[in-house]
Amino acid sequence: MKRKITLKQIAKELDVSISTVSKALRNSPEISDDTKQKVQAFAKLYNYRPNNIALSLKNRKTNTIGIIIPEIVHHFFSKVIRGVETVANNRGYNVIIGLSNESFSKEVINMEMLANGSIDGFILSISKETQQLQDFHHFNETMSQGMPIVMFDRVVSEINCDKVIVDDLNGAKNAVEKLIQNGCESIALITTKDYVSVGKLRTQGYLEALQEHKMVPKAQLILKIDDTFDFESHLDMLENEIEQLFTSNKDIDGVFAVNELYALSAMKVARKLGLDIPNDVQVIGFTDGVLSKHATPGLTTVSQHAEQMGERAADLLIDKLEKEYDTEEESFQTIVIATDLVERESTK
Amino acid sequence: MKRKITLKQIAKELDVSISTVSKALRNSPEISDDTKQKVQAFAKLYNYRPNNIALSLKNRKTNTIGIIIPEIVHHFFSKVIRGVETVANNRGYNVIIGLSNESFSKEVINMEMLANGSIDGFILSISKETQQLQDFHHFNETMSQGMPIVMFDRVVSEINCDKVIVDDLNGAKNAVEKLIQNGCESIALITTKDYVSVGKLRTQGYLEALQEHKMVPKAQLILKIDDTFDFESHLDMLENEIEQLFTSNKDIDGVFAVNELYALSAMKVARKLGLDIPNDVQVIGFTDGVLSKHATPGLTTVSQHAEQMGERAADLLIDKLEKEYDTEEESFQTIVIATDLVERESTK
DNA sequence: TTTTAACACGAAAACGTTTTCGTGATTTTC
DNA sequence: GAAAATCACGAAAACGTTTTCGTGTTAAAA
Repeated sequence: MKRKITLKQIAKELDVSISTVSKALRNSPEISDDTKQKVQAFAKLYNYRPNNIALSLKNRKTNTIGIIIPEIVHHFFSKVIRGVETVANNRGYNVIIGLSNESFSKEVINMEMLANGSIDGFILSISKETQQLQDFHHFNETMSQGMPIVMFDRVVSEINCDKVIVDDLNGAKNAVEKLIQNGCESIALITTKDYVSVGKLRTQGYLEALQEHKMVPKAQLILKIDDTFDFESHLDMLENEIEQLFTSNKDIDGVFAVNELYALSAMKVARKLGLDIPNDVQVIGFTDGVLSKHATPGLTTVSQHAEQMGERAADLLIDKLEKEYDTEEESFQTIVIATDLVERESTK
Repeated sequence: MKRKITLKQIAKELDVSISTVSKALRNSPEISDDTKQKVQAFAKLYNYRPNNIALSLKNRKTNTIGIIIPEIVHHFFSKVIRGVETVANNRGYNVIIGLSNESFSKEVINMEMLANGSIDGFILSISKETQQLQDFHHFNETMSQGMPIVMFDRVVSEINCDKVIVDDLNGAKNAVEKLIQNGCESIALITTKDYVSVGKLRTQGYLEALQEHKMVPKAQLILKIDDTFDFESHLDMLENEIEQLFTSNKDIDGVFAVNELYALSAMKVARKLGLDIPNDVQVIGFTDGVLSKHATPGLTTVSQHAEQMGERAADLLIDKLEKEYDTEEESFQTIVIATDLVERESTK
């Protein structure tokens, strides 16, 4: 169990100074060819690699970016990570992850841990609890220490930083318009409580689509789910709520749901009530995840291009990290990723 | 944009030495109460936190563990990461991820990058390509440098290290026995080519179950899929193969598939051929992912307890990292995680 | 009053790099 | 043959910590 070899050891072994070894390995013209060859051969033999930590300390740059997300067992977030990872690795960066588990305090603690030198910048999506509490001091503190932040998907207007967001409003609007064009006249919306920014925007898209087609939104067609519950383990509660929606509104012929799970549950409930999809009810969801694709019937859904979001976020962050100090005035941009409607069998 | 404050700056500001500041903050008895209070108050005011990189360099310990997995957009691996993350954070470690994308060279490069000081040890699952190539030198090299490795799920017997594996054989066996008990007499197997270690073991479990019940395995009932294709984007090819299996074996009344996707595809094809699930054909899959739960009918499946695997792996690694040097002789253990059969509507 | 002990603090090394600057030896130039 | 230039290398600082070992000052013991 030999330790990794260091410059010092090579220097000692070859009876030269540490500086000489370092320079020889970096092919400095200061060093004679003789010495270079000797050193390089030795280094290769012992498989020398510079110690990253020492480099980070010296350069005050870790070449690592930190991702903070609310949850990793989630198709959307995994895809974003993958996008970040691709770009980061191509540009010579590592990725370190922290999970907030939708908790404010875990988000804060995780950020504090990573901010103490471990990383050069953050890519993050805000936890639900943070969105509720509206406490954003940790973001401001991090940024005031010169550590850039890029937010994605769940962003917050109070913080001035680079952002990558989905065009939730238009994504939802297009989906609902599709239902209208397909002949739906009584379109239900299954969404979340308003503090979830994306839920709010998608709700707004639903309303705008109706208005533009002179349709009057009815309150009893809008179901706002309290998603602080973990519905993965309480599916029945979710389904009960949806069943109530259907039974008290027999005329529903279209459903727009703000995520996959709600959409799938709606399909399940509809089938249970003897309704055929898509002939009696057409359904569109949000997020083109694995559930939509493999559902039966396949779920028509709004694709967010999660991987692309990760890529853009990573590029944004690394650009900022590597930008020279020439322009001192900070400028932040918000990238809006357009959505696509992926049509499957749950619509006509 | 002020930089993070350092000991040196505090020392200068308070006109004491760096050593004094350091000791004061760690409550050393060497320092007078007066000075301690002064220093601690100042540090708190400026929100001082020790620089992790400097600590890592000094202690030759990063308190970070590296995970290398083939793919992150995958329910099983995400769950493992979550398990690792939970334990790691509780025990004061960070988690850094690398994706091999099922590629040998990316696995090697990723490991080399992280091994140069960034992390204290690895938790990994081997890429398919590595399994095919049977080239494991990078694992040996890493370990010979004193960096411990814990492998999970896709392990390899040639390497001596801690391992956490699923009891694939018995998981599969139990599943097939369930089908037999439920009255199935012609049970098909949908599996992968043999170089995927877990596929091989699950196939073996299938065979053993049949043998123990005096049933003769028939070659034409076993479908070995070449999973170097990305079936997420070529679902139709997969479904064609399965359809052939059904049409040339009209008597199939049970299907055991070694993953969720194969199982779902089998259900889809069966339904298309007019077969009722579970009355005409019963289906069991492997991996209790999101697909099984939300499929219609719900898929009976073998649960691997991915999160628990991650937790055990993390504990194993950190135990090794923190073990005193007392017992010099290395000892490695293999933890076998038992599976559960989660019964849903795809079986009687 | 002298010796010893306790106290409170600082200097310096170490972790592994890179880089600036200096310097002795050789070579070139006039 | 003296001055200048080139060459090849080493010493040391710096990044931010922690920790060991001194050391000067004061208080207690003789």
